[in-house]
Amino acid sequence: MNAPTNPQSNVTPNVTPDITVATWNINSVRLRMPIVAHYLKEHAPDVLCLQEIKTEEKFFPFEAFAEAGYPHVALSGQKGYHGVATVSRLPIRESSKLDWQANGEARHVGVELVGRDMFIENVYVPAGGDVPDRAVNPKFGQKLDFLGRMTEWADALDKPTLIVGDFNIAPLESDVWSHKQLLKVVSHTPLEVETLKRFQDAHGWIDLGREFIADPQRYFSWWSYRAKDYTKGDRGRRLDHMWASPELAKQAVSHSVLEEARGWEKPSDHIPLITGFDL
Amino acid sequence: MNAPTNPQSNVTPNVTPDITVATWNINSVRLRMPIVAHYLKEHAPDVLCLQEIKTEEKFFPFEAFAEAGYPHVALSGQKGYHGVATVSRLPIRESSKLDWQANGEARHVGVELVGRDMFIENVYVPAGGDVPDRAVNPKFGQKLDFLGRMTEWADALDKPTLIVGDFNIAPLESDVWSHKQLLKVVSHTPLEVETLKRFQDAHGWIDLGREFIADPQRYFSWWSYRAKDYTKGDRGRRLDHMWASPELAKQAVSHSVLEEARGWEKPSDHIPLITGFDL
DNA sequence: GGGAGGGTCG
DNA sequence: CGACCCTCCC
Repeated sequence: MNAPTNPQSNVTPNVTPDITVATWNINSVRLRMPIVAHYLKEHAPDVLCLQEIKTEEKFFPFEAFAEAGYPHVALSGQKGYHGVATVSRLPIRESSKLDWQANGEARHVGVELVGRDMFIENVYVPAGGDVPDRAVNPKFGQKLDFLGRMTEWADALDKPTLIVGDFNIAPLESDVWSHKQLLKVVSHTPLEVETLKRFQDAHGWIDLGREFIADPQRYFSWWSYRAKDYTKGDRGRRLDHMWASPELAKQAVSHSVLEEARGWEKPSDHIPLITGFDL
Repeated sequence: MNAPTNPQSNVTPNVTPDITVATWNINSVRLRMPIVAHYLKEHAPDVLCLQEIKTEEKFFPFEAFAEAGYPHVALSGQKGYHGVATVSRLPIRESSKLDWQANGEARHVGVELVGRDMFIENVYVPAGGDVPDRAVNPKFGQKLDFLGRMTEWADALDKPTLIVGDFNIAPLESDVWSHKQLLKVVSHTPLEVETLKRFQDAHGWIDLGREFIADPQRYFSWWSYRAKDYTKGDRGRRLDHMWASPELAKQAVSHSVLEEARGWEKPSDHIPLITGFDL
């Protein structure tokens, strides 16, 4: 990738990339449509990958996205939980819907950008429950197994790919507000971090966020709803990621994170990230 | 009672009564507090009787009422359903909480206006379910039995009393948008109307609403939530009532119904009624 | 349609 | 805390 114009900053460098791709765990797309429309209007990514849409496909707000200029949609939805959608201003072709848990949950959709040599994989990794021990908490085991299947998939991957979404893991110490206090908290345990590293190494994924906002700079993408004021104590974590194949990563020219979105009206607990590419 | 200045109108005649009393089925007092405060500010009844407060007593918004100038409260609440509250600018003394069904439901509270010879009974009659046949719908039987116990109570009554609230019965043909289409609909069946008439005759209650807005004039107090626009077709019913003892009724000088409240922000499906008295 | 409640999830 | 689900009630 090209060097960012200002490595200390998390705002988009003053470049106009060919293509911009954003990711946002939206925590109910129907409830959040007003702020999504606002985001699209203000930031106009070419492609937006949403997680936790929490709706069946038949209730997805296709019309609102079309009106906002995003007529192209690939989605995997289910009732009430999970669900991912990739919406685009540019033509996309759905390339895969993978069920890495083989349990029917809607946690992935892959698209190809038509006429561009780029695949975009939109994923929502399981949260993993409360206790970081698969013997007492099956959900934690499922999370690790999900990453294991993703790793097998990545190992066989041979196309220029961008994988984005809510990985539900903050791998670096600087990805959390307190490394020490979160070592035994699901999302930042050494076992999760190692498991994610194996996934990364399987394809040589480049962590674009940390290319532009280098460790050990503060970089968070999520703040819990359980604090009345999310800014109080700034107890954030970087759970959302944008990772690219090595060759594609070289074409990334900008990356930014929209922290103000956490303070919008009826916000998601996650904020949007965006990366620009010169293809 | 004194003749209304304009019997065709449902607006308050130009009099300043000694005392005004209002009734409103509020369908959750906590959710509706903003419009209740607005109503109190604009119409300033001395006493307001609320039904369907839908809260336990410990969660009743005493403070908001005190700030609005209504520090005196008598209430009977329960979790989730039913519940009545009488709030007042003037001192009141709780005189009774009657359980006419003997099932523990909070459907009545009676107060005495301190220093005035007037009792105000606030009641929420059971809705009665869907099918107007006690053999197949026990709730319909409970509604009739509730009115039966009220009739026994009224028969023994010997104080100047105003009974107000949601009776869940529209007795007259002009109390519903279509007499014919509602004859078999719970709230307007002949059996309910007869049962309510027996209650009325037991004490000689005067239907103050119909003294001021005489039959067959249109007079509704409720419109279902199940129409997107309640004004479309005007499918209303008069389910809420203010009935006075014969001698007290002679002191009623005004009565009006606030239809605009059905169109307020997050409205109740019922609207408030108000009666003025010269004691 | 729209209150309430309770349960589950994160 | 705030999404979702469901049932109950009007």
